[in-house]
Amino acid sequence: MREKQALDAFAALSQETRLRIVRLLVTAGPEGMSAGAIGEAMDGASSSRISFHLSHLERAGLVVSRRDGRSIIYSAGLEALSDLVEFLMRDCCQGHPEVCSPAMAALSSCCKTEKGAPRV
Amino acid sequence: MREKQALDAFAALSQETRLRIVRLLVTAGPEGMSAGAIGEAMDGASSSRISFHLSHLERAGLVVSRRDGRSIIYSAGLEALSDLVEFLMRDCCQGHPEVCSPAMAALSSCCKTEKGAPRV
DNA sequence: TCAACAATTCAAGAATCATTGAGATGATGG
DNA sequence: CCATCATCTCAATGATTCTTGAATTGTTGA
Repeated sequence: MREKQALDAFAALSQETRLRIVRLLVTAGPEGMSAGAIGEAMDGASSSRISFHLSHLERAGLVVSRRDGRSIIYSAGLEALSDLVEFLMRDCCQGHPEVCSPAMAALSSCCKTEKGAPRV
Repeated sequence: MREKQALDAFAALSQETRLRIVRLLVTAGPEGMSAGAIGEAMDGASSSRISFHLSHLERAGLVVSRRDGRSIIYSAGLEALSDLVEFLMRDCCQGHPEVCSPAMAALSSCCKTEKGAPRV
């Protein structure tokens, strides 16, 4: 991941509404949610406000969209999120064990296959 | 890691100069670098400009400082970086294999805990 | 076709952030 | 004590970002 992409992703995630949207869409899974439903979940934020934040997130690749009838459905851009994690661990922190080991240990309980080894 | 901390960390890392400072300090290791040396490395940025960004980073925990004579020495806040990686993988992405597995796979080559030094 | 709906786009204003330059603070050596 | 060095703090300015409300685009069902 290039530095510019990482900067865009960090900027996108540094805004409370946008971070909440990403977390909501990760929860929603591949089916995603319509812009209207997302706005509803964000304390009934105005449509233009939600649209502003969604386009910001989409520019950074953190969400992806598709049209379904009148609605536009957004879902989490898992690849960009994965790229960002990788950037943080490898490019930014150079794989320092102090950074990566605790994170990987914390994840071993929620991101693994049957046998306990992280699936690769 | 609470959401507020994560927002602060994302905001801190979303600025080019600050991201470059963090990467520089990760490279510098535990000895760290003086504010002056950091400014020198940032295309000779002014002292007040560097001070502004360093204090922003320190507020987010991404760098830590200590005084050494006339100089103030900054080094990377690895714990905050680790917390941020963990937040991204667990709280934000809920340990989704699509996010975590590629990142962990990419890291398996550079984040060993035993004999070899971490390879980058 | 047309009314209604879902979402986007646009312009204006408020709020926040980054840079600059001047001045203040704190440490050191003579 | 004083001159100097390293850094920080402050106020002003310019730049960017966020929110709001109105107007616009695109889609559907009657």
